[in-house]
Amino acid sequence: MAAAKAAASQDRRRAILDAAVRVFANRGFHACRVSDIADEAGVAYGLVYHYFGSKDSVLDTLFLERWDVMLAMIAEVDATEAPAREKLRAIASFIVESYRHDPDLMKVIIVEVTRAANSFGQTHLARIREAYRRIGEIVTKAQENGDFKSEIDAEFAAMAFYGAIEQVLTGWIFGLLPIGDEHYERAKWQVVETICGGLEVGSGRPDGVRTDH
Amino acid sequence: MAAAKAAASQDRRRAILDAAVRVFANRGFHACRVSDIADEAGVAYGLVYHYFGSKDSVLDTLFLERWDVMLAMIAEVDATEAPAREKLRAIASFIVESYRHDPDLMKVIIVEVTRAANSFGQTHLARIREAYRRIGEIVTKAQENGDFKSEIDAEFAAMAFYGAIEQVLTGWIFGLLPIGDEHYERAKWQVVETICGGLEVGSGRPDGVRTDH
Amino acid sequence: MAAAKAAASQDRRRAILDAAVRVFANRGFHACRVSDIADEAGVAYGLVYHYFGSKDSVLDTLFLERWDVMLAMIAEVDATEAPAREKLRAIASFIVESYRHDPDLMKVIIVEVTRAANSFGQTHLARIREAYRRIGEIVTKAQENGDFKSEIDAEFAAMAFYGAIEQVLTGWIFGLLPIGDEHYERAKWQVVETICGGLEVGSGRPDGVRTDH
Amino acid sequence: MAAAKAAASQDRRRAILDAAVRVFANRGFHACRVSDIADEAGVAYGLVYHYFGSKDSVLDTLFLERWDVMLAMIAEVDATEAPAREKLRAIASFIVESYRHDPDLMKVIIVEVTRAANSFGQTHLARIREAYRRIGEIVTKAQENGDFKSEIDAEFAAMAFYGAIEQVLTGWIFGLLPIGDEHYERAKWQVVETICGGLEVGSGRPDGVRTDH
DNA sequence: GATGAATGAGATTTCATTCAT
DNA sequence: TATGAATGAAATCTCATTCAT
Repeated sequence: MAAAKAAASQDRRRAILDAAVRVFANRGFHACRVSDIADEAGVAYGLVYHYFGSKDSVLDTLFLERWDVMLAMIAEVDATEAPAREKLRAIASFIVESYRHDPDLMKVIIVEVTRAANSFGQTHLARIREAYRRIGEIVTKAQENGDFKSEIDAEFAAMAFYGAIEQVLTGWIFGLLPIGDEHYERAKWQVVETICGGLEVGSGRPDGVRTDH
Repeated sequence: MAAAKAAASQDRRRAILDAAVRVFANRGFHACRVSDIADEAGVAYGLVYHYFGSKDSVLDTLFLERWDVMLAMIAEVDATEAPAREKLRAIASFIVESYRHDPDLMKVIIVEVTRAANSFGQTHLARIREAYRRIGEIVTKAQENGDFKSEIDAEFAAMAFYGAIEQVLTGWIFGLLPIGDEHYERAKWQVVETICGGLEVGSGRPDGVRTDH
Repeated sequence: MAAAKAAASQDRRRAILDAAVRVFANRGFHACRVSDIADEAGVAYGLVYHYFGSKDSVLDTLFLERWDVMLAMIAEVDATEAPAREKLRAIASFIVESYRHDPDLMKVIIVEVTRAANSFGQTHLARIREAYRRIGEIVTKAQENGDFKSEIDAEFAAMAFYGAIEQVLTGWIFGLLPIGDEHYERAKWQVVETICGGLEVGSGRPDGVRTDH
Repeated sequence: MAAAKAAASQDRRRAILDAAVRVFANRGFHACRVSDIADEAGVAYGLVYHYFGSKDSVLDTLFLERWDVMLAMIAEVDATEAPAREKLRAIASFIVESYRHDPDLMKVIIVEVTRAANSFGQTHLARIREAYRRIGEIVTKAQENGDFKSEIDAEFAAMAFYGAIEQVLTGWIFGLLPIGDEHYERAKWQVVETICGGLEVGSGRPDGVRTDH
């Protein structure tokens, strides 16, 4: 009885979160009203406030749910003995799969959180940075064992890697890059090929001459 | 007389735009009010509406002013006979210099426009895409003349390249990457080394075997 | 069995009332929520609606419980043959003792009911007036038997008497007058001395001349 | 021009305050909406927020405007050489005249502020206390020069005096005491006669025996 | 050109009350 | 009796925009 009740309650909560993803993705966080979320979820206005203290809190929840899964995945990948290229491929793959599985959610996270320097991005800065930091560590280890060249700062490499992926997702979101399973698969490979190719020993200008001055 | 008057008028208009950059950067477009812009500019806030039709229009103006300069720069670069690596280096250099020169403006463009899939990003989609398209063309030409390998889609490469730069700027904006002239110079070189390194013929896994399945 | 059950039920009801006194006193009737009462009482907040029809009804109950005790006391006092000064002393004493015994409850009654001209004060006007009327009667009788001078309207005297006491309680509530048993005792005497002193024959300006015109 | 504009602006502000008095008095502060004030004043909703930051601020303004006039009056009265009875008569007279002149305003102050221990009363506690303190000083001086007996604490006397008046006003507000110029005049005299009579040397029980134990 | 008072639609949020279990 | 999830009307407050001067 009580268990069934609690389950039903969680269903409602979940329904609100799922509805929020859709309306945030379709209209944007600022442009949509709490009533839009409620309507989309098929629940009364106040129930959103029953489960979440505020509109902000709904987005916070969505972000943290997903981001924490990603952090766990990165940590797990990093703990293996695989080569850096494999680790980064796993991360790129995870993010692309996340998009394939729920493009609206990833759109919301990218558009409303990770780049929102004055609002949610700031709120979740520590969590966001954690992802970059772990990717940077993968690069550092690869530099230490000689797989990656040391001329590129590891933290820079981490940003470039993550930025490249996020921009590809942005391309899909904006309709600037072709979508579909085939393209998603190809993207996983291309991002690793593009970035790791540039990071690995042996790439770059044969003479190693810097040309920026 | 009349000329002086017109010049004074333009000064006011400019003062409003400059003030808008500061308040948009500091508080975010949504979080600031038109009166904040006016206060920052030291004018009555009706004047904002005299020069610009709306709050949106102020941001539109800021974005277009800068983006068009960048498009012109890319077109100019593309028209030269320099190798792709040099062209991309020039573009990366221009964007980094833009940030060095006016970090607030670049922050506003990145945070409020290029990723705002439901508002300004959508409005200016054609202009934004134009930049990616031109970068993609540089890659295509390099693939045609054998400098870049053809396995990577040119449009994908363009997104990865631009995304890497934008993410580095995001790192500076969020305080996640060290700032300063030295770092800006180094970033220009690193982004080219990282991305072009991966795009150029000869990089990547020697056997060319895809490892994603 | 049934009796024990009924007693437990009454305990719950009582617990809600007692909790309501505390939260009404601490935060004010309007500022507190029904759930605050329930939390304070340690019950689910649907139970408040089981025992009382509404939030208003809880306050109504608290007021009436206490006010009716006071009315009974006044009636009893008035039925005696004691001199007016003694009767009024008994009333003042009762009110002060009520405060000493449960300052929160008296705070609620004074702050939320007796001066609330547009809400509870209006609802309970007849009950409130009854107290003033009875005090007025005590004065009238004293005037008839020559103890009190007739120049002061009895109904006016009743208001002044009650108002003086209520203001002293207000002083304690606001922390404007020193509290403690000693002060409570002293207040009983002082209020009678002050008001009765002015009402009794022989006080006032020797010449009896009114000086207000 | 500018002066006329400023004057018109002040008129609007005044109209809002006057309207607020009427709606606060008729429906109570909590029960009325900001739109009620705006409607009553014949202005747009937002103008209330243009002149006053919040609904609370409107009431604050009303209270302070009037209370500060009273404080100034009390200070002025206290500075004279008149006997205490005359000083207190002046104060009582001022308060009664305030009620005669604008009963709604006095109703609002008494009902919504001076007894609101958890909201406005607390906010304005220092200002409210200042009035009691000054009245207490008048009593103290009278005790020092032998006009008033010293057995009654001056601060107690101040509360009793003010409470008696406020209760009389409450009587008018609730319709419990007869209203009209004649009654107002009579009240001024009666309150002084009642309270001062009890405070003056020579009143009280001939034997001076306390009867409270 | 310049000002800022005035407008009012619309947003978030609160919370008394209901009701199925 | 007892629970607390669910409801939704209603309140405050914001702020882009207009417009008379």
